[in-house]
Amino acid sequence: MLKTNEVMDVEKVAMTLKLLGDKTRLIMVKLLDSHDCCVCEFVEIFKTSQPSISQHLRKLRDVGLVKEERRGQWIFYSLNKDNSYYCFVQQVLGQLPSQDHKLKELEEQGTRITCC
Amino acid sequence: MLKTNEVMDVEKVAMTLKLLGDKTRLIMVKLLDSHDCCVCEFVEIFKTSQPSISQHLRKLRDVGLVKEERRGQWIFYSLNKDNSYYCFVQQVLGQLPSQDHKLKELEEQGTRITCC
DNA sequence: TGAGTATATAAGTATATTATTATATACTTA
DNA sequence: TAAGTATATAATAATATACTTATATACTCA
Repeated sequence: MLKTNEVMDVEKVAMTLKLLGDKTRLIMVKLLDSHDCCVCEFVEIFKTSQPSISQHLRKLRDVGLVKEERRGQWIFYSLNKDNSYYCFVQQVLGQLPSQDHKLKELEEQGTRITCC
Repeated sequence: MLKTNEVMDVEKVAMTLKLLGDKTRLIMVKLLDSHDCCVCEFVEIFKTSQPSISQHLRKLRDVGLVKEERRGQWIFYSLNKDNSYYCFVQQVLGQLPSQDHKLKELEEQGTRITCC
């Protein structure tokens, strides 16, 4: 894993920023920075279709920013700490306000998944 | 100007990241972080058309990330330090390797503009 | 003032991105 | 094993983006 200040490939940084440059994905990644989440939680949070969420997650997964893990019926996503640009992403996310209130809302609604 | 850790609008952060998520613009902004540059220098550096460069600069200008200043025949661009997201952008750029070698090449070629 | 240089903008085209709809896969549980 | 739930993928349509070509504007200097 690259440490901050080690040499980074500008092209890959641009690609990472482009991925984060979408409101839905940015909030997703920010949420994942503090909690693993499953697909249906994102569907609920973003009030959008399940395929749309899956496609965003796929993009993040394709570049190795997130990883998936099945837990029973659900597939949970988490940040991939082994990714070369994990530290870089952390620095960016660190400047963003927490989005955890969105998860709180799910808990209040009773739609937060806490299996396993 | 927002300090890092003050509340930022996620939507605007996403928009900023999207703008930086283009290799040409990312390098432009990184270069501007250390030196003002004029349009024709960018044209030379990126080996692309002048309108293409102008259009990238316009996008950056439209959100207030950069500002322009005429100096004689040339228009010089610089980072807009008054922008609310200047600090945020600084943090991102700080993690990128310097791109100043591109300006060095111009100097060696004799195509660096140093008017005024 | 006219020619040359620097830059911006408009229009058109090619490509990329995002969301939707339809469908397939995989797991759970009665 | 059948029905229900969760997720992924494929195909398509709508929209956004980036580059090119053509043209307009503004400055400089002979």
